Amino acid sequence: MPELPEVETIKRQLEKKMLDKKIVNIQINNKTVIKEPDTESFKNGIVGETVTEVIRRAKLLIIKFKEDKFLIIHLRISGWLLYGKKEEKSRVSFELSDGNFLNYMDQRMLGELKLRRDYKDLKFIKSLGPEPFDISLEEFAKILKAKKTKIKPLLMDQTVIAGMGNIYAQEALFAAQIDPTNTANNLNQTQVANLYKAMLLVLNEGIKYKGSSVDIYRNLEGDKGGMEKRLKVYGRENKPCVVCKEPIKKTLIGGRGTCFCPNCQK
DNA sequence: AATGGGACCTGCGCGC
DNA sequence: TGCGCGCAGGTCCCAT
Repeated sequence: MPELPEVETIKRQLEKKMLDKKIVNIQINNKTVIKEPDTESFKNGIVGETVTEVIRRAKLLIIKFKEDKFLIIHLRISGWLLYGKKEEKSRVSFELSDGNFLNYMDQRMLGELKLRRDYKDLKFIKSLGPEPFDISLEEFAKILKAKKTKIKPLLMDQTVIAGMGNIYAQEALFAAQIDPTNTANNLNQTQVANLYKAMLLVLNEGIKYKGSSVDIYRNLEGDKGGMEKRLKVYGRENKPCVVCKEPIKKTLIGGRGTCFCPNCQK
Protein backbone atom coordinates (compact mmCIF):
# COMPACT_ATOMS: atom_id res chain seq x y z
CA MET A 1 0.00 0.00 0.00
CA PRO A 2 0.65 3.48 -0.03
CA GLU A 3 2.95 4.19 2.88
CA LEU A 4 3.32 7.45 4.75
CA PRO A 5 4.69 9.54 1.83
CA GLU A 6 1.98 8.34 -0.56
CA VAL A 7 -0.79 8.91 1.97
CA GLU A 8 0.62 12.33 2.89
CA THR A 9 0.67 13.24 -0.81
CA ILE A 10 -2.98 12.28 -1.17
CA LYS A 11 -3.86 14.11 2.03
CA ARG A 12 -2.36 17.38 0.75
CA GLN A 13 -4.15 17.02 -2.57
CA LEU A 14 -7.44 16.19 -0.86
CA GLU A 15 -7.16 19.39 1.15
CA LYS A 16 -6.95 21.39 -2.06
CA LYS A 17 -9.75 19.57 -3.85
CA MET A 18 -12.17 18.60 -1.12
CA LEU A 19 -12.26 21.28 1.57
CA ASP A 20 -15.68 22.96 1.74
CA LYS A 21 -17.01 20.62 -0.94
CA LYS A 22 -20.35 18.98 -0.38
CA ILE A 23 -20.97 15.32 -1.16
CA VAL A 24 -24.26 15.10 -3.00
CA ASN A 25 -24.40 11.39 -3.82
CA ILE A 26 -22.54 8.13 -3.39
CA GLN A 27 -22.40 5.16 -5.72
CA ILE A 28 -21.29 1.95 -4.04
CA ASN A 29 -20.07 -0.68 -6.48
CA ASN A 30 -18.45 -3.03 -3.97
CA LYS A 31 -19.98 -3.23 -0.53
CA THR A 32 -17.07 -5.26 0.83
CA VAL A 33 -14.84 -2.20 1.22
CA ILE A 34 -17.36 -0.50 3.48
CA LYS A 35 -16.73 -1.90 6.91
CA GLU A 36 -18.79 0.39 9.10
CA PRO A 37 -21.69 0.98 9.42
CA ASP A 38 -23.93 -0.88 6.93
CA THR A 39 -23.89 0.49 3.38
CA GLU A 40 -27.22 2.29 3.64
CA SER A 41 -26.26 4.09 6.84
CA PHE A 42 -22.84 4.85 5.35
CA LYS A 43 -24.45 6.49 2.35
CA ASN A 44 -27.17 8.30 4.27
CA GLY A 45 -24.61 9.50 6.80
CA ILE A 46 -22.41 11.16 4.20
CA VAL A 47 -24.73 12.49 1.50
CA GLY A 48 -25.36 16.17 2.19
CA GLU A 49 -22.21 16.58 4.30
CA THR A 50 -19.45 19.11 3.66
CA VAL A 51 -15.76 18.36 4.12
CA THR A 52 -14.27 20.49 6.91
CA GLU A 53 -10.85 18.92 7.43
CA VAL A 54 -8.50 16.27 6.03
CA ILE A 55 -6.23 14.42 8.45
CA ARG A 56 -3.50 11.83 8.03
CA ARG A 57 -2.46 9.53 10.86
CA ALA A 58 0.06 6.83 9.96
CA LYS A 59 -1.25 5.36 6.68
CA LEU A 60 -4.83 6.39 7.35
CA LEU A 61 -6.75 9.19 5.70
CA ILE A 62 -9.47 10.82 7.73
CA ILE A 63 -12.02 13.14 6.18
CA LYS A 64 -13.89 15.18 8.73
CA PHE A 65 -17.37 16.45 7.95
CA LYS A 66 -18.38 17.99 11.24
CA GLU A 67 -18.11 17.20 14.91
CA ASP A 68 -18.89 13.51 15.41
CA LYS A 69 -18.62 12.59 11.74
CA PHE A 70 -15.45 11.16 10.22
CA LEU A 71 -14.81 9.10 7.08
CA ILE A 72 -11.80 6.90 7.78
CA ILE A 73 -10.00 5.45 4.78
CA HIS A 74 -7.37 2.76 5.00
CA LEU A 75 -5.96 2.10 1.53
CA ARG A 76 -4.14 -1.09 2.59
CA ILE A 77 -2.26 -2.54 -0.38
CA SER A 78 -3.95 -1.48 -3.58
CA GLY A 79 -6.25 1.36 -2.60
CA TRP A 80 -5.99 4.85 -4.07
CA LEU A 81 -8.19 7.87 -4.66
CA LEU A 82 -8.88 9.52 -7.98
CA TYR A 83 -10.49 12.92 -8.32
CA GLY A 84 -12.27 13.97 -11.50
CA LYS A 85 -14.82 12.20 -13.62
CA LYS A 86 -16.68 9.14 -12.46
CA GLU A 87 -14.58 6.00 -12.89
CA GLU A 88 -16.05 2.72 -14.10
CA LYS A 89 -13.68 0.69 -11.99
CA SER A 90 -14.22 2.54 -8.75
CA ARG A 91 -15.37 0.56 -5.72
CA VAL A 92 -17.11 3.65 -4.36
CA SER A 93 -17.70 7.02 -6.05
CA PHE A 94 -18.51 10.16 -4.10
CA GLU A 95 -20.25 12.78 -6.21
CA LEU A 96 -19.37 16.34 -5.25
CA SER A 97 -21.37 19.53 -5.51
CA ASP A 98 -18.89 20.89 -8.07
CA GLY A 99 -19.74 18.07 -10.50
CA ASN A 100 -16.56 16.13 -9.87
CA PHE A 101 -16.22 12.73 -8.27
CA LEU A 102 -13.91 11.31 -5.65
CA ASN A 103 -13.38 7.72 -6.75
CA TYR A 104 -12.18 5.08 -4.34
CA MET A 105 -10.09 2.67 -6.42
CA ASP A 106 -8.88 -0.65 -5.03
CA GLN A 107 -7.94 -3.56 -7.25
CA ARG A 108 -7.59 -6.10 -4.45
CA MET A 109 -10.39 -4.72 -2.30
CA LEU A 110 -8.42 -5.11 0.90
CA GLY A 111 -8.90 -1.48 1.82
CA GLU A 112 -11.46 -0.20 4.28
CA LEU A 113 -13.87 2.69 4.50
CA LYS A 114 -15.54 3.53 7.79
CA LEU A 115 -17.93 6.26 8.84
CA ARG A 116 -17.66 6.91 12.56
CA ARG A 117 -18.42 9.48 15.23
CA ASP A 118 -14.74 9.55 16.12
CA TYR A 119 -11.49 8.10 14.83
CA LYS A 120 -9.21 8.40 17.82
CA ASP A 121 -11.10 5.62 19.58
CA LEU A 122 -10.48 3.10 16.78
CA LYS A 123 -8.58 0.10 18.09
CA PHE A 124 -6.06 0.39 15.27
CA ILE A 125 -5.47 4.10 15.88
CA LYS A 126 -5.03 3.56 19.58
CA SER A 127 -2.42 0.89 18.91
CA LEU A 128 -0.27 3.13 16.72
CA GLY A 129 3.19 4.25 17.71
CA PRO A 130 4.36 7.83 17.16
CA GLU A 131 4.68 9.47 13.76
CA PRO A 132 8.29 9.29 12.53
CA PHE A 133 8.47 13.09 12.44
CA ASP A 134 7.32 13.34 16.05
CA ILE A 135 9.88 11.04 17.60
CA SER A 136 13.24 12.19 18.96
CA LEU A 137 16.51 10.36 18.42
CA GLU A 138 16.57 9.56 22.12
CA GLU A 139 13.11 7.99 22.02
CA PHE A 140 14.00 6.11 18.85
CA ALA A 141 17.15 4.73 20.48
CA LYS A 142 15.21 3.70 23.56
CA ILE A 143 12.67 1.76 21.51
CA LEU A 144 15.35 -0.10 19.54
CA LYS A 145 17.24 -1.00 22.66
CA ALA A 146 14.17 -2.67 24.12
CA LYS A 147 13.48 -4.89 21.09
CA LYS A 148 15.09 -8.14 20.12
CA THR A 149 13.28 -8.41 16.80
CA LYS A 150 15.01 -7.87 13.50
CA ILE A 151 15.32 -4.20 12.67
CA LYS A 152 13.49 -4.39 9.34
CA PRO A 153 10.16 -5.80 10.58
CA LEU A 154 10.50 -3.48 13.56
CA LEU A 155 10.51 -0.43 11.28
CA MET A 156 7.33 -1.76 9.69
CA ASP A 157 5.62 -2.40 13.01
CA GLN A 158 2.94 0.28 13.22
CA THR A 159 2.69 -0.06 16.99
CA VAL A 160 6.34 0.99 17.27
CA ILE A 161 6.59 3.75 14.65
CA ALA A 162 3.60 4.52 12.45
CA GLY A 163 3.85 5.08 8.71
CA MET A 164 6.67 3.06 7.21
CA GLY A 165 6.00 -0.03 5.14
CA ASN A 166 7.97 -2.42 3.00
CA ILE A 167 9.42 0.18 0.63
CA TYR A 168 10.61 2.88 3.00
CA ALA A 169 11.88 0.43 5.64
CA GLN A 170 14.19 -1.08 3.02
CA GLU A 171 15.26 2.32 1.74
CA ALA A 172 15.97 3.65 5.23
CA LEU A 173 18.15 0.64 6.04
CA PHE A 174 20.08 1.05 2.83
CA ALA A 175 20.60 4.76 3.44
CA ALA A 176 21.85 3.94 6.94
CA GLN A 177 24.02 1.09 5.59
CA ILE A 178 22.47 -1.37 8.03
CA ASP A 179 21.81 -5.03 7.26
CA PRO A 180 18.04 -5.59 7.59
CA THR A 181 18.56 -8.83 9.52
CA ASN A 182 20.36 -7.09 12.38
CA THR A 183 18.64 -7.40 15.72
CA ALA A 184 17.34 -4.01 16.86
CA ASN A 185 19.05 -3.98 20.25
CA ASN A 186 22.38 -4.97 18.69
CA LEU A 187 22.77 -1.77 16.70
CA ASN A 188 25.43 0.54 18.04
CA GLN A 189 24.87 4.21 18.81
CA THR A 190 26.19 5.37 15.45
CA GLN A 191 23.98 2.95 13.56
CA VAL A 192 20.91 4.03 15.53
CA ALA A 193 21.64 7.68 14.81
CA ASN A 194 22.24 6.92 11.12
CA LEU A 195 19.00 4.95 10.89
CA TYR A 196 17.05 7.73 12.55
CA LYS A 197 18.39 10.26 10.06
CA ALA A 198 17.89 7.85 7.16
CA MET A 199 14.28 7.18 8.09
CA LEU A 200 13.46 10.89 8.07
CA LEU A 201 15.47 11.40 4.89
CA VAL A 202 13.70 8.75 2.80
CA LEU A 203 10.25 9.69 4.10
CA ASN A 204 10.85 13.36 3.36
CA GLU A 205 12.20 12.49 -0.07
CA GLY A 206 9.12 10.34 -0.71
CA ILE A 207 6.84 13.24 0.19
CA LYS A 208 8.89 15.69 -1.88
CA TYR A 209 8.56 13.48 -4.97
CA LYS A 210 4.89 12.73 -4.29
CA GLY A 211 5.32 9.06 -3.46
CA SER A 212 6.35 5.89 -5.27
CA SER A 213 4.24 4.31 -8.01
CA VAL A 214 5.81 0.89 -8.07
CA ASP A 215 2.65 -0.76 -9.31
CA ILE A 216 -0.83 0.64 -9.69
CA TYR A 217 -0.70 3.38 -7.11
CA ARG A 218 -1.55 6.82 -8.44
CA ASN A 219 -2.11 10.07 -6.61
CA LEU A 220 -5.34 12.02 -6.47
CA GLU A 221 -4.73 13.53 -9.90
CA GLY A 222 -4.14 10.09 -11.42
CA ASP A 223 -0.42 10.80 -11.75
CA LYS A 224 2.41 8.47 -10.86
CA GLY A 225 4.75 9.52 -8.08
CA GLY A 226 8.34 10.50 -8.79
CA MET A 227 9.90 8.51 -5.98
CA GLU A 228 9.99 5.03 -7.54
CA LYS A 229 12.77 6.16 -9.88
CA ARG A 230 14.79 7.19 -6.85
CA LEU A 231 14.43 3.96 -4.90
CA LYS A 232 17.85 2.47 -4.33
CA VAL A 233 17.06 -1.07 -3.21
CA TYR A 234 13.33 -1.80 -3.31
CA GLY A 235 12.53 -3.82 -6.44
CA ARG A 236 16.17 -3.75 -7.58
CA GLU A 237 17.12 -7.40 -7.07
CA ASN A 238 20.22 -8.34 -9.11
CA LYS A 239 20.69 -4.77 -10.26
CA PRO A 240 23.93 -3.00 -9.36
CA CYS A 241 24.09 -1.17 -6.05
CA VAL A 242 24.05 2.57 -6.74
CA VAL A 243 27.02 2.95 -4.38
CA CYS A 244 29.32 -0.05 -4.91
CA LYS A 245 27.93 -1.73 -8.09
CA GLU A 246 27.61 -5.12 -6.39
CA PRO A 247 24.30 -6.84 -7.22
CA ILE A 248 21.41 -6.10 -4.86
CA LYS A 249 20.19 -9.25 -3.11
CA LYS A 250 16.67 -10.19 -2.15
CA THR A 251 15.72 -12.23 0.87
CA LEU A 252 12.65 -12.98 2.95
CA ILE A 253 12.43 -11.38 6.39
CA GLY A 254 9.32 -11.88 8.44
CA GLY A 255 7.57 -13.15 5.34
CA ARG A 256 8.25 -9.99 3.38
CA GLY A 257 10.57 -9.60 0.42
CA THR A 258 13.58 -7.49 1.36
CA CYS A 259 16.21 -6.06 -0.96
CA PHE A 260 19.58 -4.93 0.34
CA CYS A 261 23.22 -4.54 -0.64
CA PRO A 262 25.29 -7.23 1.11
CA ASN A 263 28.40 -5.16 0.55
CA CYS A 264 27.20 -1.78 1.83
CA GLN A 265 24.82 -2.88 4.57
CA LYS A 266 26.45 -4.33 7.68
C1' DA B 1 8.42 -11.41 23.32
C1' DA B 2 9.27 -13.02 18.87
C1' DT B 3 8.30 -15.61 14.80
C1' DG B 4 5.68 -18.23 11.32
C1' DG B 5 1.68 -19.33 8.88
C1' DG B 6 -2.72 -18.38 6.97
C1' DA B 7 -6.50 -15.29 5.92
C1' DC B 8 -8.47 -11.43 3.41
C1' DC B 9 -8.61 -10.18 -2.34
C1' DT B 10 -7.35 -9.55 -7.44
C1' DG B 11 -4.24 -9.66 -11.16
C1' DC B 12 0.28 -9.89 -13.10
C1' DG B 13 4.42 -12.21 -14.94
C1' DC B 14 6.84 -16.31 -15.20
C1' DG B 15 8.03 -21.15 -16.46
C1' DC B 16 6.42 -25.23 -18.50
C1' DT C 1 -1.90 -20.32 -26.10
C1' DG C 2 -3.19 -22.04 -21.56
C1' DC C 3 -2.47 -23.06 -16.84
C1' DG C 4 -0.59 -23.20 -12.34
C1' DC C 5 2.29 -20.87 -9.24
C1' DG C 6 4.43 -17.21 -6.77
C1' DC C 7 4.26 -12.73 -5.73
C1' DA C 8 2.49 -7.92 -4.63
C1' DG C 9 3.18 -1.12 -1.05
C1' DG C 10 -1.00 -4.08 4.79
C1' DT C 11 -2.95 -5.87 8.77
C1' DC C 12 -5.20 -9.32 11.74
C1' DC C 13 -5.48 -13.66 14.08
C1' DC C 14 -3.86 -17.94 15.73
C1' DA C 15 -0.23 -21.17 17.13
C1' DT C 16 4.21 -22.26 18.96
